[in-house]
Amino acid sequence: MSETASIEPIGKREKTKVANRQAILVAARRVFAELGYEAATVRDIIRGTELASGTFYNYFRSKEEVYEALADDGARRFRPILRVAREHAKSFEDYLRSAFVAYFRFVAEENAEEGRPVDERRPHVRTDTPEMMAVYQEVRQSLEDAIAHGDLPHVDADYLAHACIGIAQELGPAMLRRSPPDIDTAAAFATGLILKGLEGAPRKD
Amino acid sequence: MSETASIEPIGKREKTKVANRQAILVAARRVFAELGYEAATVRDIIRGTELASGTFYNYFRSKEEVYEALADDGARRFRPILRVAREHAKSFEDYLRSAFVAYFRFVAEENAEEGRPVDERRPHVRTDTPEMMAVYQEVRQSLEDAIAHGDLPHVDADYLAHACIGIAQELGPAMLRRSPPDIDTAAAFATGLILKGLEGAPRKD
DNA sequence: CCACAAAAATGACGTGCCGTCAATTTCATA
DNA sequence: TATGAAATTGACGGCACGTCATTTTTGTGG
Repeated sequence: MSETASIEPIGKREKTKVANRQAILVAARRVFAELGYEAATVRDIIRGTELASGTFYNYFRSKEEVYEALADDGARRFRPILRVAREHAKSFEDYLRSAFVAYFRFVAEENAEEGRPVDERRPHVRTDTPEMMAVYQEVRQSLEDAIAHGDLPHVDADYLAHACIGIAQELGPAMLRRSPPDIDTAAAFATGLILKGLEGAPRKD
Repeated sequence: MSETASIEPIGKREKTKVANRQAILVAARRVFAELGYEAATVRDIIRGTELASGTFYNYFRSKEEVYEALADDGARRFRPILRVAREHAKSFEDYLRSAFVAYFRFVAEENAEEGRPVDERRPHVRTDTPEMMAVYQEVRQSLEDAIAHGDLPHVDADYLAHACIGIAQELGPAMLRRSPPDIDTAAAFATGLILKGLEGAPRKD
């Protein structure tokens, strides 16, 4: 009886490698939440595991790289959510609202874990990691499709994608500050802004 | 014949203090632009001045604090621009467009100085400094006034202010990537999005 | 002009983190 | 079990930080 249904026999070698990497990420997430990105040291992170300091550098080149991996992790978990929203949507408006809801819910969940210090000391948001870029590309693709299908007027998809992301990024924290955070209201606000807003946007080309 | 028309006699004491502080800020701006925020060290900064390492700490407590001072500096220079736009505006739409134009122009100018590396290696944007918060407050106040005067439907001013800022922050870099950067188009895009977008936004309360 | 006190500048120093690396342990394979 | 590859270990050199006793500069009163 194999341990997993996977066809990979996976030796102990590989298993500890992914386990170690995961352990570092878990510890890093906690340390960043507790101390903030700036104050956290690689030693703080490695102390939260059973590993020796040198081992850290077998997995990541720097604190920065761990942080990017965490951010990428978030983006990577978010992308399938975005895709499902896209596939299930009955209309473009439906998709847009679902996407915002999914994002805000995601943000709320991310910030709910790891004890109380919900916001403040939140590490800087980086938007230039590979996975983040992929999210941007996906959003942009959706918008271009919508334009091609006539669901949207023919506006600048690049600007629009950035506007969507900007709105999401700023509205997320603003929503979290409310008590209780109201995901649906924030999403409706954003959706309305985008959908109706396009009517006033200048045409591209 | 006094050196300045100021009524302050200002001794040499105070004069070197502001000069030193300024020298540190100037050096810091250059060093951050050259090395990036992370890689830059306090010593790199102080080396760009005629001062000794210990002197740095008479003026700032850390690299972080210098960076905040620089960011604050930017925000502080931007606020009067915003106010002028507000006072000269003939309508709310006019104000909004002027504000976006002013912001994008500001971003373009900021990134044009200090040699070539226009973007990339740009230090993290912090939005939690006092002056940044003041900008947010000012934007929000303008929006609330517009709502009170009936220029805008009665929507959530907090969300709207954040949406404006989010759009500005994301569209700025996106605009810079274009060649040539087109401030007016980007501003028109943002303005249209906000103005028309409000019609679809949910009412607050 | 000088003496003296307050303020500021200096740079050497203790501390702690970083990233490396030779030595060691663990694992896969025959 | 023997053997080599792969991964782990922790000590070490180097560097940046922030402090502080000392020195220099500035303002003031005699």
